Amino acid sequence: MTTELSERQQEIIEAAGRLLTSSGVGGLTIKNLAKEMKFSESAIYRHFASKEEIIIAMLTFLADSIEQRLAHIPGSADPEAKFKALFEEQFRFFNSHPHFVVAVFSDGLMKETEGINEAILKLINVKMKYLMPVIMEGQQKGVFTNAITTEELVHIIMGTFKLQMFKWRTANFQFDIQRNGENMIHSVLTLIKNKK
Amino acid sequence: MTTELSERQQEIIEAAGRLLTSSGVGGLTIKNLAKEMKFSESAIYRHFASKEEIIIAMLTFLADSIEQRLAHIPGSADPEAKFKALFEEQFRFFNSHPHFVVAVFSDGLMKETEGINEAILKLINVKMKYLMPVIMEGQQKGVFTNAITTEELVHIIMGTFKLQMFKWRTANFQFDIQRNGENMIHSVLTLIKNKK
DNA sequence: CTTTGCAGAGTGAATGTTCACTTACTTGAT
DNA sequence: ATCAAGTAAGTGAACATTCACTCTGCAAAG
Repeated sequence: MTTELSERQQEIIEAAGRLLTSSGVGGLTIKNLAKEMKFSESAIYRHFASKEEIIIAMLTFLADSIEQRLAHIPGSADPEAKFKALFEEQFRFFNSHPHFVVAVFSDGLMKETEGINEAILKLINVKMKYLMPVIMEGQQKGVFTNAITTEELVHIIMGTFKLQMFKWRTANFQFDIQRNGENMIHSVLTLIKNKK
Repeated sequence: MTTELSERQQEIIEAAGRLLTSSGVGGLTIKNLAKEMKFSESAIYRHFASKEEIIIAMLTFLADSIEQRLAHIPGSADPEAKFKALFEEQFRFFNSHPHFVVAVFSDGLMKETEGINEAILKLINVKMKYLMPVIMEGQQKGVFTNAITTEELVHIIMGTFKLQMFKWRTANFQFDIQRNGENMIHSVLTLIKNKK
């Protein structure tokens, strides 16, 4: 359900992303959004019915972008290579769209409404959809450990990733997330790989 | 710096915790706090100078409580036992004070001020202060893996813990955190322990 | 080719609500 | 009589949203 977005709508959700980066959740107001767009507050409502719709559009756009990128990771490679590619792709994405990191945590983005929670859930599921089978395949082929379940492995990996993003964000995006991410991938792999 | 809190002040920060649980960051308003206390809004200000002070008091109280509990984990036991005790204690604490889980994420609790950030930092450091040496000792004694650095191990462990808490909270505290926590501890230990 | 009319995209001013916080007053216990 | 702890009734600021309106480009009708 990739809802079509007009040019202006795209500009607005990009501006919203920039605001999130520069001034956090509290900075994402219609007033600031209008200022960022260099037009009046009321003009926003020519393009979106409500602030909620803007946030949902942003989250949906984010999910679609990530999905699109993850979708064409070759299915032929071995699990370890796929694992690496999966996370490298994500670190690359957030490196070029740092504002969306705030949305990843997206806790208290707004008074949590039905629609927003749904959009967040979709976002999490996109990641799961691609990570889960890679881990399972790796376990079946004996390259990843079978000492704990797939779910437990995924939990640990996702937690590690989320914390990495959290640190990057609270450090105001000052360090190189692709380099640090590379290290994270390496240490996680070291931990979950079966010893030869 | 365990600032003395009056009885009323304690009641207020507990009410604040309850509000956080039931209605999230956005629900923590002076109006709601007053209603929860069966008070007028202005009465709050007899006990705290500002909302910021309430939040700081809450975070400080939280840090102190955790510190107190973690402090008397026997230093004699082996690293694995200490690791277990450390997390069991935390799961036990949050099980009896579920409202404070929200504060663990403590992101966007309020327009981030100097004092609040400081209190959050202190909270993170309490955990670090007790976890770090346990991991290091375990590595030195060869019971935990040396394949990756202490920092990387701690990162993975903390990320896993945080995500566990996040899941508990978004599940509205419906599942048994002590039981699930036990499983989490077990699978993390399985992963980080050296094979015999 | 000009006129008519309409739609898309903008405006400033105002709406009602909620927020943290203040002021002036009251009460009951020591 | 003092004073800690309460109250009612406000304040101004910020918020999302709505209102009546203007401007501009375009397409059909005369």
